Amino acid sequence: MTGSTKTPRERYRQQVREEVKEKAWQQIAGSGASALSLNAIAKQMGMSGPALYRYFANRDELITELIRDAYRSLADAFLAVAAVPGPALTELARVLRRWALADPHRYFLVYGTPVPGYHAPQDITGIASEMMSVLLDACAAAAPEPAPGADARAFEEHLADHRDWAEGHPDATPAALRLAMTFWSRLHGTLSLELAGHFTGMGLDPALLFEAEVDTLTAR
Amino acid sequence: MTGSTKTPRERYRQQVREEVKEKAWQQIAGSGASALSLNAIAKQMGMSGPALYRYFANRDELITELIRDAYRSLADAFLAVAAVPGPALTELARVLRRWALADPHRYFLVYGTPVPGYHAPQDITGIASEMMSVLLDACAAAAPEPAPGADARAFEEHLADHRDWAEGHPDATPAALRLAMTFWSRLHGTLSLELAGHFTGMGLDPALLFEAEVDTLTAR
DNA sequence: TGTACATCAGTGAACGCGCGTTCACTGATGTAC
DNA sequence: TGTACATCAGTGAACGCGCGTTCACTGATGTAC
Repeated sequence: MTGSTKTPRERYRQQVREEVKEKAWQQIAGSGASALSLNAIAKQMGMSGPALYRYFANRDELITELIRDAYRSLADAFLAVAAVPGPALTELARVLRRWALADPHRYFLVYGTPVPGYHAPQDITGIASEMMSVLLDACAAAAPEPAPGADARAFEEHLADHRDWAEGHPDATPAALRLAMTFWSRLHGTLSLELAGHFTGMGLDPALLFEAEVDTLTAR
Repeated sequence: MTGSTKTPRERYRQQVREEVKEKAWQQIAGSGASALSLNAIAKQMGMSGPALYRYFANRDELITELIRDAYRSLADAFLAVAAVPGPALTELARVLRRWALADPHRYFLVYGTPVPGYHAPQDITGIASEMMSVLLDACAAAAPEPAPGADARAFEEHLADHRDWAEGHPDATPAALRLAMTFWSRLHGTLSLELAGHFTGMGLDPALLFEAEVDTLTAR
């Protein structure tokens, strides 16, 4: 916090940028990310459309910023869990679910239908690997046994040879690598079905499915 | 096939409708479902925009039709599996993955980010429960054991009391109900992450993760 | 087989709309002497 | 403390665009006698 003395103008700029993003999220909540309109945001803020170009180069830059913030908020929540000692895997699962339910549109911006032609800038994939790193630590600490099934074992062997994504974790066992991927994949399975509304009308509680899945991941 | 003698005009109408949908899919593949434009489709077919209103009441009706066709194609693939005797669960998994990979945009139209404000007409949810019914039969045939973990067991008990979605299957055991939900949720977890590109750049083969998950579901 | 009429596919003009983005500008805020 | 200048937020007009949708119409195809 030393070199970050902000002039009033810089402070103001940042304030307006935040307000723009806030209105952008509201708009996404109402009509989806693809309908996001700079002009509509400006009008909602009582400004003229072109004024926003003082704060964002164009529409794409705004969307990228929203995606970056979304990743960042989840990564920060994960890092906060990692900062506390003790068994972390269950806690990571809860944090993930809480984050997803807190703002489904934010969830879908990150894990939903990809925007055709959009490629996330590299710093965003960096944030994603921060999360993976936290998850891998928790999986390694859980010291999982090798999987029983033949195909599951084959996957572990595959992971032992393909660990690019686990760069900072050369000591993670194949079983730990598999646990991380399974954790990620299973929990996103229940969450994406739940948030997309595929359980509504079925008369069951998605929270219990989620807990059950966490159970199978952390058991033993 | 008795009363369905088609006049040439009816045949032609249906042909054009099919071509419109075909171009619609191409357009979705290129720029996403929300960018789907009747005018652009018409132009691509060498027709004027208003001409399409002979075939679809409006844009929404076209999209609904696409979604219905998507559901129908998956349900038909499931029913084809059910028509063959023998253990079906692994085969259903393979069919699901093949269907998803065959056209990722079709997958996302059904299981991706929901369109805000859009509600599927009732006949579509009917198709969805056709699939669930096939899945439940396969799960019942697998005769799964009750789950080991406490939360997993709690979920089974919950399902025993909340079986609205399993209406036609009053004899399905709680373990079978749980297997169906787990199957559905886990496989969609790997598929949605894979198709959204979250595994690209990680250097692992999503097919092996999928097989491993199928393994854990059908084992024992 | 031929004529009269009804049906229906497709056109082109038009409406109103909102979009992203540029540009030249006004007026307020901050900076330098 | 006061003046001269530079910076920068925001405006309003304008550009070109494509959208969904309606409407009155032409011309081809099918139907009835």
